Amino acid sequence: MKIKSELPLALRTAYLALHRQSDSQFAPHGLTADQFVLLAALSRGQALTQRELARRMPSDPSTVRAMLVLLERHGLVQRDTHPTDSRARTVALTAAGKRKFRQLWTAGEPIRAKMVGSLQHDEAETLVRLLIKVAESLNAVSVPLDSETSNQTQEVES
Amino acid sequence: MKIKSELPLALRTAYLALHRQSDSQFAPHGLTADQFVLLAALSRGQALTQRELARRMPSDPSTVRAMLVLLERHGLVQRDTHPTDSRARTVALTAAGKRKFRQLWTAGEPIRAKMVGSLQHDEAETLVRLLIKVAESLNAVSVPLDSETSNQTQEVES
DNA sequence: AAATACTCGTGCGTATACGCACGGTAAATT
DNA sequence: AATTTACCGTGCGTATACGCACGAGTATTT
Repeated sequence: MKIKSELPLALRTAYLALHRQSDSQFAPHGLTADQFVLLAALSRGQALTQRELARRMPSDPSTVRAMLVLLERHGLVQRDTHPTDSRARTVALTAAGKRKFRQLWTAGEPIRAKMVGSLQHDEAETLVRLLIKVAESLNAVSVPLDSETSNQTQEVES
Repeated sequence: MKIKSELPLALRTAYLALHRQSDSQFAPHGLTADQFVLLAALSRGQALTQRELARRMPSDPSTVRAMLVLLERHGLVQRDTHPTDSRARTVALTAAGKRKFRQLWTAGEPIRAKMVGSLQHDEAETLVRLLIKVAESLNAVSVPLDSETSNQTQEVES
């Protein structure tokens, strides 16, 4: 099955192309593509904990922390201690952060238009649906390390 | 158009899921997901220059160089000076490199099976086709910084 | 042949991506 | 209440990803 072996590279190629284009488009604004993803996640759910933010990116908690340190230094986000859980910290956009995010949203529009523009309307929907499906199947369970265990695939989730 | 704004995140999510799974699957073998991509590219075209190799990954020449330094140290690849162009260097898998690649190919099979397994047969083909389409449209020409260009990029609000 | 333009690899700096381990705190168990 | 367990953020180490600039070599033009 050729398709099976081509899918990973196709996915990689498309993602890296998106990432590069975004980086170059956002660079004049002083931000990276990933920082934009973080700001976007924050703009839709204020007062998130760092872990919850990481889950939504999705990204690693320790990566998110490094990004937050930078963004906080630039005055785009603010971190406060969680009201009830003293371990956690809540993260929120500052006024400057919200402004910057709107700026980048506009700056990124040509890229989004380009991606979707080459597709039929239903193709775009199909693509998103299949990508989500693939991501879910990958995140589902752990791949058995070698042999055996056949199909013990359990479904968590509902 | 909601789809347009969801596509980038869906693409990111799927790719990172693949990358994480691959990394964890290859870790016992002492290699990373990206190193596997490099070995795969080499296994299908020997005696590539570093730039050509980078083009096929696809990746950045300076990134590829760093990876080659590591892989060469591990004895998986070999770099020689190009026969006719003294600026360039040709890269090839060593015997150990070929062996390692076959090992990883097998180790990665469950991941590929998982990705494709959640899809209908025609869906997998569609997905690959659409990913390639998106990547091409992103790589084609640079996005104008602000002017219009009028082709067919219509403005759509979020 | 000489000057110019282009290309290859390298080195450097910054930002991600992630695993792992540690200290502190909350939640669950006894 | 005391203990165990689970979870949050942090710090550290390694590997990518990419831009940029430099030196050396090749190709093109004059």
